Amino acid sequence: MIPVAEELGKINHQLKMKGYKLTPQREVTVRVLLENEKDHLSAEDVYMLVKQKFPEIGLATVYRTLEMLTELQIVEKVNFGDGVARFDLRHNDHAHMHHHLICRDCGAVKEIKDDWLQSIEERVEREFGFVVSDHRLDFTGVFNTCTKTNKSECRKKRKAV
Amino acid sequence: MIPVAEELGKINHQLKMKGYKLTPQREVTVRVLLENEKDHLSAEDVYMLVKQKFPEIGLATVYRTLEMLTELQIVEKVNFGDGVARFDLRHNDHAHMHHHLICRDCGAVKEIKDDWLQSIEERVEREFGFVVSDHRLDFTGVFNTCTKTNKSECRKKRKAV
DNA sequence: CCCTTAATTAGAATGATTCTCATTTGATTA
DNA sequence: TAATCAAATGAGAATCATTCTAATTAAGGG
Repeated sequence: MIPVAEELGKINHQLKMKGYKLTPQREVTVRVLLENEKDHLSAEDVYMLVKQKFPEIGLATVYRTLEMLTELQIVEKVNFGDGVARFDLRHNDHAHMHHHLICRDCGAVKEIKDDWLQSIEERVEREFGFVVSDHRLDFTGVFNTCTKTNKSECRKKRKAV
Repeated sequence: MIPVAEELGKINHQLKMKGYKLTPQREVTVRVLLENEKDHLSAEDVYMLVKQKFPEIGLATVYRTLEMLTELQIVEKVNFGDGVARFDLRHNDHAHMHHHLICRDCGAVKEIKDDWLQSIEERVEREFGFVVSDHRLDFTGVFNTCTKTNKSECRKKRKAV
């Protein structure tokens, strides 16, 4: 949707502001994230995709890059309780405004871009003296249309965490 | 608040229904959870507390017990993104109705018992054909009163997951 | 009291993530 | 351009929570 080059320029600028460099490894990593905005990629997913474009890269570098991007709020680290962290680019215009529907049967994760929590956040601030900077809202349940083999969005189930 | 013996009886009954036995190890584990309802204990926390009452118990047993209790919906497994799963007893009357305020500065976690999401869940069902069986709502931000040394609720910060 | 099955224990194994350290890169200054 | 120095990288070791394994034990039904 948004031209990759333009996004890259913005991100490059953000890194520079904080004294980081946009090295080739980092650029490839960001590109992969830009090209896979729909998915919630794990670090390992990102690593494998990055490796196709930049075979010499090390796993640790990918982790370090994702960590840095998380710190700079360029990506968001989410955790669906399956033992792996997942990373999503965080567009300013959508920041703070997406929730998840997680299907108990097939594991599909649907993302909803909408902010339903404005009024609740105001209430939290009023009643608890808590200034909200971010939130997370996930629903677990079942899709009416779930076929239990919903391969399209399905991800293998794991036990951990 | 609620007599421990009574709660234990209820839980014992729930286990029996599903063909599980309330072994001494399991009973001690449940007792620890009952006596520490305020905290969000990690498996390791539970293990250390249980060990005081039942020193021969093994870590794996605690993990298995917590897993079983989670399956039976007697406890809820939550994850604050610090790399460890935490476990809370789930009272029927409060089930489905607590959210968290997580302080970015001191790490304190405040629990809110209230259900603010009723209307949102109805909307999800209507608009997305998704039947909600559980939800999770956490806010990250800062307490106005945060002293950054809020030891009372503070938990050591970790990096992972 | 025996038998079958579930439950337990200790320790090994796993898997994601982080750390270490030797090496490389890149910008900056001489 | 060469020298310099901090930041960044790569490979693999280390860590840590969690799960698995195999051998042992306990408990309820006949």
